[in-house]
Amino acid sequence: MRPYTVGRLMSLINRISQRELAEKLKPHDIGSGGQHSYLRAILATPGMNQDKLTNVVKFDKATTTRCIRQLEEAGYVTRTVDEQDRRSYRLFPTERAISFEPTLQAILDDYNRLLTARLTADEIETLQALLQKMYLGLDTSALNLDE
Amino acid sequence: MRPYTVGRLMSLINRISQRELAEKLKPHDIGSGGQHSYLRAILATPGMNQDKLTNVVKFDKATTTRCIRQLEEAGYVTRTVDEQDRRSYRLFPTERAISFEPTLQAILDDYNRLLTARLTADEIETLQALLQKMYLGLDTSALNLDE
DNA sequence: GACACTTGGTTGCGGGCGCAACTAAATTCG
DNA sequence: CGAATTTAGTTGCGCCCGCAACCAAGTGTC
Repeated sequence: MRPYTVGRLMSLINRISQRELAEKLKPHDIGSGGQHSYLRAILATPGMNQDKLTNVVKFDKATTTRCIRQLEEAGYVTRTVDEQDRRSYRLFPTERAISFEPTLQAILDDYNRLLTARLTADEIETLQALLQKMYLGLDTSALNLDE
Repeated sequence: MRPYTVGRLMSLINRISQRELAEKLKPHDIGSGGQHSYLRAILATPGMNQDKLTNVVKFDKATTTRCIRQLEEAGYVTRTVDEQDRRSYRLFPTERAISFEPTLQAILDDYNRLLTARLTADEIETLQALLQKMYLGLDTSALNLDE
């Protein structure tokens, strides 16, 4: 029973668990990838433009365009041209998004609980701290963790 | 500076780091996804069929078909019909694969080292143990960890 | 031995995502 | 001011991957 490397484990866990999360989000018309990250970010700080948002969620700006479009089509987000800078769009949650927020939070909490079901509270804390450290080592632009 | 959840961290770390691994593998004609997992598995236990392999690497069997085809085209793997069961193919590493193995191992080691660059040896061990626990909690069919 | 059932593998389809090239609005600088 | 540069966002392209439907070879069961 040879243990996997850290990289392999992360990849495995991620791939398998993300699918379960996707299934829980699908009934709410939210796609399987980072879409929920975008929605949460917009709920947390309404009025951002896509560029800011891209930095927050750490995807590509092309991905942002597509995810936002889907969230818009699903009725979660509205885009209004920023009159101060007519290139950019300010993003706001709709009524649907606002009333959906608790459910979304519950789903994500559930997901994290499922993920760490076998760990004690202490272990989760340790794990989180270690992952955070890893993450900081990886992304040199990760100095603002205020999503 | 609000800390991320475990799920979010894993997703972030994975996405960002996998891209770096992909870049290191690309010069060797190995695709960005799980292709290297397949190659390693075939090197470790030559002669498996695709079904077994699928279970080992934990992808979908369709993905297996495609990854193996690419590895075959890149000259790393040969497929021979199993005369005992003419539906299945037995997979073997080529000369190229065998002579590439140390390099592959070095790349993967590098990758893991980069990933955990900020952690002490003890911390890595802890992390690995915790991830392993998570993984076992997730995948009920993960009883044979003998990739 | 013919029929249903299972099993190994392939293909079609669709979603997710990053990179690079592009458009249009803003900014800089002579 | 007008030309060059930067910046917000979009689109085209290609890779990765899972699901479901499919095909062909093997395994029953009668």
